[in-house]
Order: sequence, then C-alpha cells, then structure tokens
Amino acid sequence: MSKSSSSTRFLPCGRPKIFESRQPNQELLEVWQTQLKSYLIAQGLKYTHQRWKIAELILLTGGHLDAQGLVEQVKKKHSGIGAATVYRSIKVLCDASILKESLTDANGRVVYELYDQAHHDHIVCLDCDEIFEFHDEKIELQQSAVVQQLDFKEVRHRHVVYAHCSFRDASR
Amino acid sequence: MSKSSSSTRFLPCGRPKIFESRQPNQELLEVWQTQLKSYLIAQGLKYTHQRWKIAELILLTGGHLDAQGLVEQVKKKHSGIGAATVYRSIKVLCDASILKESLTDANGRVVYELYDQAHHDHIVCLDCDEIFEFHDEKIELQQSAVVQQLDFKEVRHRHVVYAHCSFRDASR
DNA sequence: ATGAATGCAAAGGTTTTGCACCCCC
DNA sequence: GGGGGTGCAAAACCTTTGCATTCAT
Repeated sequence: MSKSSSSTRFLPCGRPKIFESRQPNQELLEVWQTQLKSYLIAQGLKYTHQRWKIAELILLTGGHLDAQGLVEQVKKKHSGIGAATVYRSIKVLCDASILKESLTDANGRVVYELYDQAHHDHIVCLDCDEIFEFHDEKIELQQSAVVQQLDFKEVRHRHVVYAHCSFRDASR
Repeated sequence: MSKSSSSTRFLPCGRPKIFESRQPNQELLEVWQTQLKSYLIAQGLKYTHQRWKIAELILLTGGHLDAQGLVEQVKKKHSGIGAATVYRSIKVLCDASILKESLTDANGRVVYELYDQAHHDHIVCLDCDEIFEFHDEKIELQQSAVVQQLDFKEVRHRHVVYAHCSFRDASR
C-alpha cells in the first residue's frame, strides 16, 4: 500500500522518527463519525458540518494540539469556521470521549489528544517540542499504592517528564 | 512557644490538618534574604524593597500560590506594589532559585512553591483544592529507568495526582 | 418550524510591554 | 550620576459570552 517509508525520517532534535503519527484510514474515520453522531443524538444536540470538520482535523492530525493550535489549523483548512466554534467544539468533543486533555506543555498550555487510547504518560522533548508517550505498569502500581496509603481516591493523574533528547546534535 | 496545637484542625474536605504550613523563623528569613541579595549582586541586578517584600510574602506563606493569587496577596499587604512588578519578580525569584513552578492546578493555573525543598510530587485534593506532597523513591527510580531506556535525559518532571479525599463527608 | 449552533464582535481575564519617573549602587 | 527597577496604563493574548442569523432535524 505504501511506498514511502523506506528512508528513515528525523525529528528536529535529531531523533529518528520511529512512531509515525496515527493515520486513521477511512474506515476508522467513519467509526469516529458514528460515535460523534450517536453522542450528539443521545444528548439532543446537533450533528453539524463544523463539528465534524473539527473532529476530523484532530483525528487526521492524530497528535497533540493545544486549543490555539487547533484554532489555527482550523482557520487554515476551513476559513469559514470561527474561533468560538472551535473552543465550543473542544468541549463537546471532550464530552463525547473523542478528545481529552492530556498534559500541560513546556509553555504552560493544555494539550489535547485523542481519547481513544490506553492510558499513558508523556515525555516532552525540550529540543524539538515533540511529545512522546510511555506507559509503565510498575510506576502505575506504585503510584496507586502511595495514593491509597495517603487516603486519597485517584481521579486522574498527569506524569510528564521534560527532557532533552540524546539524539540531539552535540554541536548545537 | 505555641499554645494552639492541642485541638485538631480540619481542612475543608474533612481531612485532619496534620501538616502545618512551614512557618519560617526570623533566622531562616535572613538566610533567604542573603541568598536573594547574593544572586542579585552576582547578576548585576538590584536588591529592591519590592523584590524582598514579594519574596518575604511567599516565604511566610510557605505554600502553593499561582501568579494571580500572589498578585492579590501583594496588593493586600503592600498596596503600593504594582501587578507588573509581581510578575517580573516571579521570574527573578525563579532564576534566583527561591521559587519554582511546581504544578498545574485543577483550574489549569501554574502553581509556584519554594525552591528550597527536596523534590516531591503532588496530590491535588479535588474536594478542597489543598495541595499535598509525596515522594516515592520506587517511582522515581522506575521513572529514571524508563526515561533512560527511551534515550532521553530528564531535566524535570511533574507528577500530579488529582484525587478525592477519603475523609470527605459522605453525605455531601 | 423551532430550538440549537454558528460567526462575529465585544467583553473578560491574565500576562506582557512601553515609557516616564524613581531609586539603588 | 547612571542604569536598572517600578508603577501606571495600554497592549497583547487567549478564551468566553451575547446576539442576530443560519441550519439541522
């Protein structure tokens, strides 16, 4: 199907780009579209062109975006859609379990990502701002133990490591 | 010295208040004042009344404050000091290793805390917004291992658990 | 048809910046 | 005395809100 992945690509920090951003195929897009429609109908809300275009853009991007970044992307591809609609849609998409807040980036902005993923934590590359995911069961278990011992009931957590990339060109 | 700690106090969520906020004594305040002066001199910057008053207020509060909260506290106690100076001072105090960003609270605001502390992570109580600290060596070690294995060099991390308090009044 | 959603613009809230004046060294 | 620091106000940003209009059902 693809003919382009033979040569290795690199991130700005020099790291080989191993993980391609998720590129949902048409089928998957339709699954999500159905999910959005169902949610909206169930809530007595309306399935609008704008809501789907915004969701689609997020799904196709597949990565990590802050609200402002999303506004810009939307403006670029769908100049008719206003910023207010993007902000309002972010909330709807979070409620619809299509989007979720994932972390606060190095600039203090909330970053959103697709909801449709197993829990993971993040590493923010300080050299190229790329966001990587990791999941470690030992950490999760130990965290649960600690929180429980302090008599809390966890709702959610954010574990973000800000780090330099070992691949960074040493001359820089 | 104190005559007040005989009766247990409670946080808004119902949890007994075990940890009193650090109340630096005069001696400690002077240590910090010296540290600030040294830093400023070393950088060719100036030790001003405002910078010290802001630092002192943070030190006396001892807790977790966001920028806006600090502006309000400063306005309350030192009405002559403007908001711009507070924002500018936060940066200076972070550079001087007196303050550091510690976490993002439940409202998405950056919370600052005293730098002069061993590393720890945080639990944000969703019932009363109080911020608790924890430190767990197993988690730290495992995190280092994971990050290293992915070829990153950690600069800092933030591990925040948002949780409900088991002490919360069940009737609420 | 009708109530929700949208786009626009205005308002809100927070943080930064420009500039004249002030004060620490 | 001179250069950084401060206060004020304005600007810059990001996000939310009000309202007339449009659109999905």
